[in-house]
Amino acid sequence: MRDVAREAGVSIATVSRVVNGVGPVAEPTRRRVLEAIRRLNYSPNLVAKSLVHRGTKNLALFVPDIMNPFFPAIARGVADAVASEGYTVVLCNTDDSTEMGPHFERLLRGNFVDGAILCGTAWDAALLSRLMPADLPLVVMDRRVPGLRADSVEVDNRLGGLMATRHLLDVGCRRILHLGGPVGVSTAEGRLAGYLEALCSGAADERDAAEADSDLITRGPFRAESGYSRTRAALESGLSFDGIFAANDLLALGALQALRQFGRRVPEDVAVIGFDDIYMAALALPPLSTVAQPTYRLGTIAGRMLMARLDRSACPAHPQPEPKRVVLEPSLRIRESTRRGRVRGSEEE
Amino acid sequence: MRDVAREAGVSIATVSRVVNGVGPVAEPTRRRVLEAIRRLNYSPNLVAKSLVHRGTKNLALFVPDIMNPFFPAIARGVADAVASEGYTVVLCNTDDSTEMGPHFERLLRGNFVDGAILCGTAWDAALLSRLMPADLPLVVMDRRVPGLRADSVEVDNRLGGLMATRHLLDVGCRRILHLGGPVGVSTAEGRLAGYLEALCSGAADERDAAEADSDLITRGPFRAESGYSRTRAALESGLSFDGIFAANDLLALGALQALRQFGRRVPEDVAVIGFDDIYMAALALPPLSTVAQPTYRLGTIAGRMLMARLDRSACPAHPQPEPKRVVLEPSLRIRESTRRGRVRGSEEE
DNA sequence: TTGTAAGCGTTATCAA
DNA sequence: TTGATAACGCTTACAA
Repeated sequence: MRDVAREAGVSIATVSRVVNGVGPVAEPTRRRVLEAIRRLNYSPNLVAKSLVHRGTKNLALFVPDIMNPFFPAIARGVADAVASEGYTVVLCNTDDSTEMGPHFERLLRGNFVDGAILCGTAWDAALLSRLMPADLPLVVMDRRVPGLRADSVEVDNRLGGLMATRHLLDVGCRRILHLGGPVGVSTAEGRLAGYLEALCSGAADERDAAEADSDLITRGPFRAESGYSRTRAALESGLSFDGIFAANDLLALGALQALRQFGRRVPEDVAVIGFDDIYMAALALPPLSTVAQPTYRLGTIAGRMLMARLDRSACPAHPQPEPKRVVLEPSLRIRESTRRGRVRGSEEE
Repeated sequence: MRDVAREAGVSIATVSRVVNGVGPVAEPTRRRVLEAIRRLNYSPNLVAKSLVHRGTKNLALFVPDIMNPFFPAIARGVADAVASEGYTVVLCNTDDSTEMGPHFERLLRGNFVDGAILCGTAWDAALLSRLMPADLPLVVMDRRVPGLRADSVEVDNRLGGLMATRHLLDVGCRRILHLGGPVGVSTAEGRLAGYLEALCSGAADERDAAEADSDLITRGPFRAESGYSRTRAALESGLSFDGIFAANDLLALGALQALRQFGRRVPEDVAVIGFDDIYMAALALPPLSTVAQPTYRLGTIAGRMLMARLDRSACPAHPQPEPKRVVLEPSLRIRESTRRGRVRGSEEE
């Protein structure tokens, strides 16, 4: 910048003014400066700038598993929502670890980002407050962090679990294996709750003896291998079941694989439904029924919430309002993995 | 920091010394400072620090399509390779756009990152030099950028294409549809070259009349939908083929879907092979044969190359050595989508 | 319309 | 062993 100033025969203040387009500057000088900038191929050092402004215009999006296409899909929503305000979002994969590594802590504590979106992570409020400055604008998505004062967006997971399980009951399943997510992760718990609710309320009415058997419930990581190995174990142990509700699509995809290896036909012998509606679900064989999350909207809403917080924390007075909480509705996406017998409810795809 | 200094009754210089653990500082003062830091919940502003050190210890990894699990898998390799040197890597999804958006340009030009890895992107050297400072340490992976002086790692794509196509010929295919990647993307071009080479050399020897027909070659984005729609179009147009070599696994997955909809059996009617070996390949039905890339190694090598550049650009004298170029060998991973008739070559899974 | 100078939160050099 | 103080590259009153 000094070089540019010298080259153009002006002061660095003037250079700053033309770079930012603020303040009065005579057209001829502006030209000279612009020309000098071009010649020297100068570009402003934004980290210095952010030191002055206390703001980098960078945001971090933390996801637990970048290999699960659900999260990248959310990232797009976030990026689009914040782009108009000039924010850049960088993706940080925590690999499901509660530590999130010393590396990403650096980004937060070290002021490299102005705010963060925590997505599908299993942190609790206490841990979180150790990891990041208390005043860092935050939004939590696809996850509830009890005791944390922060905005949040998520889908109604209990409702989703209910819809999925009811659907399986509707197509005639009586013993439904549940491939659950990790214990203590709110999305997994919500989906399980919906599953149990469907079975209990179902047992009462016309449906004959749909069973809620604790042998039918397994918990584990949200990964395809886990779905595969848990289904395989169930099959090998001789457990009988005619439906599977997987707590996410990756688990369901793994289940499909195991069922096939054991010669079980889907949906004839076992109907399978997942959760999320990642693009792979439609590509599976048979195409996978699933509870679709409004992925892109989740992202945009989270992005906008963060923008709102950021605006407010920029204000002199800090009348930080109560944390907002928005809950979106999931929707059934019925495909061939459950297409058999009497189906009622929405048909799509 | 000033507050900490006051609280501990020392100068900010002393605080800095204890924070960084450099320079002599009496044990009692050290304690006092540490205590003050704890009480005030202070954490150093790393952007200020990076202003004086000219280095943020952040790296950017640009990927063209975060929804393709191949790239996230690479990210892990990179992150592991650079973690020991204290670097954090942030993921930037360019969505295949040549522009990479004004947002990521900010990261590079604005000194938010010390270096970058460009992965699978379709930029050329001229464009690149417009987008980033000329002296930014760079490594290019899974892609050749002609005219760019930068280290690079990639797999031998021509060889991979050759292996895939030869394998299809070996299992008896005679008319092989090629679902190619985008025109002008070096990986796509390499794989196509291998395909053509296999067909040409094949025609000469014992194989009867394997045909290299330009109708059998299609090009397009590296996406599942593209594989689906191109295969569907081929099927609808009545084109005859008994094998498909897809330039990546996503394309192959889409192809599988289309084949199934048209009642073509895999591998009996059409054998299918992909490229990359993303984890979804093994989960497909039937499990997808593919040309496996050493994904993790690609990542670690790229990471280490960048570390080496960074070390060197820190040196006073800048005897920047010639760019290194490493080419890894792919390997055939044969699964059921091509399992038929006489197979020769490596069998894995 | 332009320049001077004080700061942004650090580190590093030099004296004390 | 510690404390002033000058950078780092930029913005922004305030003066000129």
